[in-house]
Amino acid sequence: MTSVTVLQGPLVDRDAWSAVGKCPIEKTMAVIGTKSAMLILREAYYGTTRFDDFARRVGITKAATAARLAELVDAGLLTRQPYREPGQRVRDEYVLTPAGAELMPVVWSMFEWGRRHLSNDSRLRLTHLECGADATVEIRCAEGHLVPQSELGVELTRKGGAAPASR
Amino acid sequence: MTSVTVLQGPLVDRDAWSAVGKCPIEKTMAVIGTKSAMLILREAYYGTTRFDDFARRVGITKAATAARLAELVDAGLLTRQPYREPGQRVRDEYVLTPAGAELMPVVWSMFEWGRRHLSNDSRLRLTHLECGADATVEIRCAEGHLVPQSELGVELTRKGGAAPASR
DNA sequence: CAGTATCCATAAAGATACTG
DNA sequence: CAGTATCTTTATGGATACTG
Repeated sequence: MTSVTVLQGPLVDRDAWSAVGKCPIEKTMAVIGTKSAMLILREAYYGTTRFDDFARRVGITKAATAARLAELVDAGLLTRQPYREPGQRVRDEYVLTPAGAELMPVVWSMFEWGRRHLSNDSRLRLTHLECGADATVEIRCAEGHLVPQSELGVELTRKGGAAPASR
Repeated sequence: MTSVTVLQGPLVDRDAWSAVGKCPIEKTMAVIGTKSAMLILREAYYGTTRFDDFARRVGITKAATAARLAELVDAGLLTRQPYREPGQRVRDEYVLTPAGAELMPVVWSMFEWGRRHLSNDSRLRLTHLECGADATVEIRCAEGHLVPQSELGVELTRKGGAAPASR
């Protein structure tokens, strides 16, 4: 049987989200939830910083590039840094902020999943440059255990013992 | 030997993607790149399996729910499993396949990032149910090292010593 | 090189009503 | 409960032309 049921216990009062407001996943998707935003982020991880390079390598129009870059700057994932090529006017390049860099696990876990499930070629590898070993995105707890899906829980703690008020 | 294009710091022969075809990230985004698809996946991780529950908890219309569920089933992330409530006709419920469960790092790393950067409340925690410790999504190599962004490389190996043909 | 401005096509999703 | 059927709005993004 190929089906898997996850989260037997992780419970969570599912209708408590309304009290929490939009969940973090939803908020994150509002920032990087478009194809072009994700690919621009990928490019930034590859070291791309210039407008035209983003447009060409991602394969989108300049209009889309401008829109997406502006949103990512607004969201604090990229910042504009002035630079000047000799003989040229001052321009901006787009460099990752720490917050932007912290999204790497999102993009690389997509990379890994896509490579494993959607690609027939396995010529691409993530590696740890220091030791040369393969790198992977994984879920691990503070005790150092690798956490399989079935053992992953989500807790919704109520602030300082306030009344639950759940219906 | 298998020739390799590494991203130093991050970097790759950026125009080598054309030889590879669409990158795995792009392909993955084609499957789960919409807001509703991602949230439906989140719901599946919480244990939701029924049509109406998906629609209500994700907060989207039934039309969107039907479209997204069908796509996720097509893509092999969910399967339909017949079930029957006493006195009712047979219906299908949507359960995660192993491939669907393997996307957890994508969703949970969004969760973590959103909670850290976009939420003011920190009432939500990922935990390892077996030991109770906090769980996080991280990038680690086969040697067990935690891999910071600066030490993460992507290799593009060419198949079996064929001519590189790189321009 | 780094954009802006228009116009147009498609995709995603809400609202609402109806069905077995 | 589990959908289908319309209709409409908004988001996304392509094509193309123009600008400093």
